[in-house]
Amino acid sequence: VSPPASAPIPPERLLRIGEVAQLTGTTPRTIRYYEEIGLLPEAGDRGHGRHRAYDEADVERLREIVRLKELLGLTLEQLKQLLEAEEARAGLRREWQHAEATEDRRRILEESLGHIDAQLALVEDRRRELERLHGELRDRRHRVRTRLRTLKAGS
Amino acid sequence: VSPPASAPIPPERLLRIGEVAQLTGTTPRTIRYYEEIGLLPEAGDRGHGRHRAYDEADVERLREIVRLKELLGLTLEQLKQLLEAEEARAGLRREWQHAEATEDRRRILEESLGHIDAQLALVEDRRRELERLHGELRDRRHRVRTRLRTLKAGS
DNA sequence: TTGCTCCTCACGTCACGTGAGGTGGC
DNA sequence: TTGCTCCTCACGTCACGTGAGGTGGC
Repeated sequence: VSPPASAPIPPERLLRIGEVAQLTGTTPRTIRYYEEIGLLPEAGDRGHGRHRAYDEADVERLREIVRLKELLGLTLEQLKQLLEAEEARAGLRREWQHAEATEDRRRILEESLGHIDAQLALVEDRRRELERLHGELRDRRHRVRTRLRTLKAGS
Repeated sequence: VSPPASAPIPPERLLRIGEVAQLTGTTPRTIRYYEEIGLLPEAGDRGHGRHRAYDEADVERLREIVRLKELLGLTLEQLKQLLEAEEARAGLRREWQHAEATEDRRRILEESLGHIDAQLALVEDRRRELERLHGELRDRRHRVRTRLRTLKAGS
């Protein structure tokens, strides 16, 4: 059976490691290193010396990793644990989609909630600190501008 | 001549490296390393093996370094250049306080302004990215909460 | 004087950068 | 077939962590 003509499956263009690096603002070396430590899955089943291949989902996953690392300052070990926990919950959710006891499903959802709230707390901490830095810089700019004006008025 | 009794000079309590580390959320090793690469001035003139001594101004300087490093993700080399440029301008400003041509003083002030604006741009970039991450996390939390409610309603 | 913190090497680690020499795929 | 990008070691680097062995100051 072929797929319905009304919904043509997009060609799912495969990307090479250099393209993925550009799209995510990283380098091939970084991507290989993340694979090496198990932060990214092994890209395509390939023999020794064969090229890695990626799709859009891989790019999205890497973008998320880079963002959490840079914005929240997490180590790769923390990132790994975070992603593994998320993966585990997603897996359980798929299994129990329509079948299991609502009690178990509720527990999973509540775990997710706690997890999201923990990340939100980190984000809000950072935001507060950034806000303070921003305020101080604005003050300094104001003082310098005032001195510039008095300088021009006095000349 | 002794200082006036009406304005007693505070004892300017000297701090040891461990205290400074605690106050700034770093470690003694980090502080020694920053001194080693020239990011911090050598703490007190001391012979080989003698203890380093710090004051409140040193603590403030280190706090600023840590903050810029963590919030903006700058390397120590970038921090060093940033602080050196700032130091140079402050030095010139002190020298020319009342004496030099207003043209020169204006140039220094305008350099400061450009510098502050560059830092502000970095801060606002980060803030925008943090805002996006925050929004996405809030959306995910909302979806999980909705599913929790429907779960409870259906049971 | 006894503890504690400090000192200086110096090797280890995390997260990659940077070649060296070689093979894969449009 | 020619380039280009990719491949796998493997050593280098940045920003510290972690002892080892020893001395300083309240």
